[in-house]
Amino acid sequence: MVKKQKKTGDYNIRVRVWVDKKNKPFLGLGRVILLEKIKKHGSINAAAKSIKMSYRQAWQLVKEMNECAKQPVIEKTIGGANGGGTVLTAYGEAVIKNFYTLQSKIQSFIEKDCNDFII
Amino acid sequence: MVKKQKKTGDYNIRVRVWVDKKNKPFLGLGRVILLEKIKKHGSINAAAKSIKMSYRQAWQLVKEMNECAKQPVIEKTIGGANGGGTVLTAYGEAVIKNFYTLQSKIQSFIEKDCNDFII
DNA sequence: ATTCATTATATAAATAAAAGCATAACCGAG
DNA sequence: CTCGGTTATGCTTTTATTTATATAATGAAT
Repeated sequence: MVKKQKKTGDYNIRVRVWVDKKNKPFLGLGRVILLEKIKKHGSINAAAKSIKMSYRQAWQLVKEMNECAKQPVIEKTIGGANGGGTVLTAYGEAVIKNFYTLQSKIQSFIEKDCNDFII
Repeated sequence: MVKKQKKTGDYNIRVRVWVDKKNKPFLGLGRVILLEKIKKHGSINAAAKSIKMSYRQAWQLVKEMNECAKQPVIEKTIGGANGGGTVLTAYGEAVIKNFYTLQSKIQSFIEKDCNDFII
């Protein structure tokens, strides 16, 4: 959940990034990983299990994400052959990519320009 | 405890910074504020009350900080005229300053170079 | 010597957060 | 039309975190 940064002497800088929409949490590393697992497993249920998260929490997180996003990040179907499932939308895919880009940018900056934290 | 960042469309980027020593948390915004309150009030007790934190937690935090720091960030005295107290060292003062400098640097970078988070 | 407000610390209580459970609706396949 | 596995959601239980309480030690001032 938390990325390590370049060492500065004996210390190392750690940073955590979120994207909010109107003060409501939209994206964080945990949520992004959940989206990735949904893509991989095809259901909220299986995704939650794969990261030892309760289904309820996973379901609430995707609900919040969908509420914040301009377009749905996932699409769900209830019932049917395998009971239903959830797939990541192309928009959701873009969201993941952009989040990682943002995070990498910040991390790179810290590694490059914040190694003068000597105390 | 959490700093707001420049808006990028309807979204805003939020970041939280910590400094660790050998994977142990050393500094975060909460701890820095606690140090500032200790400086202001002259005791862990009064500092904790001023930010509605339990004395126990405040005491543990300064203990951890002192354990991580190369030099003590505070100096305590037990007993005496007013029962004792705690003062911030010059080193602790430098620690506060450096933390804020680090945080500002990261925030400025985000405001300047991360406003392309459009999704 | 007594007092007083502090540090120091263990233990208990209270709060908050997460997980678990139960139940209903859904719908393609057999 | 029943079955299976999923989403959806309220309610309960458990777990984790934080705070509160209690007690001891300290030492300058009275």
